[in-house]
Amino acid sequence: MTDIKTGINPLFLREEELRQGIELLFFAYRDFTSEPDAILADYGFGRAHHRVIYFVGRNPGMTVSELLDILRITKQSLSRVLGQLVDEGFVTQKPGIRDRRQRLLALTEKGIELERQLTERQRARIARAYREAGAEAVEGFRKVMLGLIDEADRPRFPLRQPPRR
Amino acid sequence: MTDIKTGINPLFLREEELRQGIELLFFAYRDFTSEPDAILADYGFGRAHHRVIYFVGRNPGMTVSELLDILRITKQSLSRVLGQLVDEGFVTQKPGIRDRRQRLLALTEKGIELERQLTERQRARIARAYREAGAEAVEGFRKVMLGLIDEADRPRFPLRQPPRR
DNA sequence: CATATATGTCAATATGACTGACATAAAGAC
DNA sequence: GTCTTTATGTCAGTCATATTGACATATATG
Repeated sequence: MTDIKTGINPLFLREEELRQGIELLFFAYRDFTSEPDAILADYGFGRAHHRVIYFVGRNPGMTVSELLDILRITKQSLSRVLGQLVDEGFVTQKPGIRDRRQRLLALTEKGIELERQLTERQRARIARAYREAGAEAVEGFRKVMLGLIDEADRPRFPLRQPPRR
Repeated sequence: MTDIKTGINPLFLREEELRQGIELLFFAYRDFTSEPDAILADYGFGRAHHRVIYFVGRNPGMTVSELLDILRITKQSLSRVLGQLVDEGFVTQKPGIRDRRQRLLALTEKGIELERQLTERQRARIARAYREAGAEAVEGFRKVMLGLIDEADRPRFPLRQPPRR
């Protein structure tokens, strides 16, 4: 049970290592969302609005179904949040061309501006962490994070192809 | 704007890299919490109960203030969740010896069992991701995650504190 | 034409968060 | 020994976000 050389129980180390992983996720996510949350409060919005704005901004022209699939909430839950964003002029809906039942979602100028403002803080936080940790650590971070995601969802990455020049 | 050799805009790459970081956090956290959430539903509990059970289990004898400081919620919010857990016999409270105003928190046997059941899934998920990514990647993951946490909170790691009182 | 799909909506409910005000017991300061 | 602060709890009201279930509408597809 106890390593003769180090006097340390290797199973305990492993347990401790895994619990640190759990805690890193909790604290990183807690702090990662706290800055945008404060900005959203000024607009009377919550985190759910941020998620919608983020993914619509990231994927202009996406359908409601695609958004539901990413967020993993019910359409009734999405409905109110999305409705507010449309009513207040942050998001537009237009019928699909191939399939006119679809409502293709996109950000308005106002929506783009809010998205920029919200994501800026998170981008800055990640940029700082990446810079301080170094390129090699970033590679490791990506590998582990990808491994934490359900296998079925992994092909989603990268979410978007860089435009060709 | 465009690199002559690669034909790729380096600013775009950086933007893309940062957005992937944002998304990795979102998806990893979403999937990381989904399994325990399903178990909690059987008990009529939510994610807030899990957080309390986790941190009390991790830090037996902790005070209510310490827990509030970790969770960053109001005492009124904690009150109901903690009260339920005490009422239903998952958590015990006993007065501090040095300071009898304190209610030192700990898990009962039943609480330990539920904590084990909940955390097991998350531990397994992390163990799998660590194993697949390799030791070096894990080091990088830890560095980046720590960098994402507010500087003031970082001394919290590693979390295990010397037993007080 | 019949069925399936994409989306929306109404209603009821639950969880978990908030602010603000007030209460109590105990500790610490003077 | 009083005075003040701290640790905790509680009451009351509110809000954001999620749920399930049922039903509606428009459009696509076989």
